Amino acid sequence: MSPSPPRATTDQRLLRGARARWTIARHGADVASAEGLSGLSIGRLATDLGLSKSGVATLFGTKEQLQLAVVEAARKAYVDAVVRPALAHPAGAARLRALVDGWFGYAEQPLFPGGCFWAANLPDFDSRPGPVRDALRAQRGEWLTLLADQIRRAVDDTADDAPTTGAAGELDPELTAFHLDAVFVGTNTALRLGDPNALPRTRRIIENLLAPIT
Amino acid sequence: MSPSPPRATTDQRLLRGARARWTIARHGADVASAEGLSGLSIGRLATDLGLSKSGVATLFGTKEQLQLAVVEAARKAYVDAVVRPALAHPAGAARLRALVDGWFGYAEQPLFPGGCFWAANLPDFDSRPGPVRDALRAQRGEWLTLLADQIRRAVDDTADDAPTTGAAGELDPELTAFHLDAVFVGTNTALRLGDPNALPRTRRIIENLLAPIT
DNA sequence: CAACTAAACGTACGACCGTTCGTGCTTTTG
DNA sequence: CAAAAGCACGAACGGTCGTACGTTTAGTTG
Repeated sequence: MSPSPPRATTDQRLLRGARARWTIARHGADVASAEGLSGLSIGRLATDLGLSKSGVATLFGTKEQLQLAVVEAARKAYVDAVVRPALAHPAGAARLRALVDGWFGYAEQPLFPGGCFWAANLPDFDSRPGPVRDALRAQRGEWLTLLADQIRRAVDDTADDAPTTGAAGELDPELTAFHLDAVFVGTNTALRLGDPNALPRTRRIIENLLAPIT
Repeated sequence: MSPSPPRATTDQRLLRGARARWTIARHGADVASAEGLSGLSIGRLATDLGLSKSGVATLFGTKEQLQLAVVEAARKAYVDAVVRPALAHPAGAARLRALVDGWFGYAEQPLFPGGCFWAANLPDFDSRPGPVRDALRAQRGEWLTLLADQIRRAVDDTADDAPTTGAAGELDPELTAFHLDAVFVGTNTALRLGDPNALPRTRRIIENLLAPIT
């Protein structure tokens, strides 16, 4: 009676297609980090990967669907590189610290050659209504929620230790998550522009910002 | 003996050209704030303004020179709207406060329809070496220097009032200017994405950030 | 007045864009 | 084994891009 769960298909045609789509989308994320999602072109991706333009076009159908696939590929890559390792640490201050450290690694040894994918593409699409903007906004929301959850947990833990005197209560989780992310994005821009002080400067800012809960 | 200073020409042909270049570049800044400098097209600007494509092309010669003119037009508009009014206040905390207030006005009642011109275009060009990137980077540097100078002055003034006990000495001017700008840019993104809490949230952050010198 | 300059235009060029169509080829399905 | 499905391709389409050339018109300069 129960409908079979969405099983992983063994159809080698579909597997081949999925593999190709992933390769193309992942490379598209690299390109888009440097030149923007709107600057992406099907022909460019095809020649980069030694494929035919029409082959790439058929796999995605539409440029917008290609862009959506690229956005999703970027998300997966970021989760693998930064988020998943941090989930090994206990929720709260420790996981938050792991996320921050992970982000520094992400910025120092760029996962995408053009730097942060979202710092590059949110400004590109934040004034263009449509599915791509919606997807990017949703991903940003997930990231901010992830940060805010860890901050909230860390604040609660700190309050337990010193119920009445802690300054941690001053930290609004949602506000601090936004604040943290803004500093990250600004750091990415400074790095892109060749500012050698970008990383140590940001370390100081963030240490100060999170001092009440660490 | 002294070479005549660069007099303002009265040649009406040149005046006409300069006027046309300004009109086009200023409109280009509006377009670029929403769709990016790289998305700008000569034909688009021409039809927007009821001109011929070749006319626009001849006035600027090259797309890159058009982009540089647009960047300069954006700068002038921003100086008129935000910087110059603040210069009426005395250097230091007062001028800094005026700059912050001016920026809130700039964000609340957008000078450019796509939001902050630099928040939109620095990420677009920060990975593309060339004159346009250089110009944008230089403008960002001027802005950060302007902020840092006011912070430094405010810190010095505060230190005079309470030579030994002030917490204002903790504020590194350069670092705080970067910090302030990062929050501005993050706020612009949040506004663009329709976050209704963006402005009050940022007001809280900045009040807190500048508390030691106000 | 004649020579010159700059703005503005129409036209045309080659390059690239996204998309569509028709065609092989491999793999799965009935 | 035949039919269907999905990937990959070459070719071609209409459209836009940046740029270049030649011409006309308005304004300046000798």
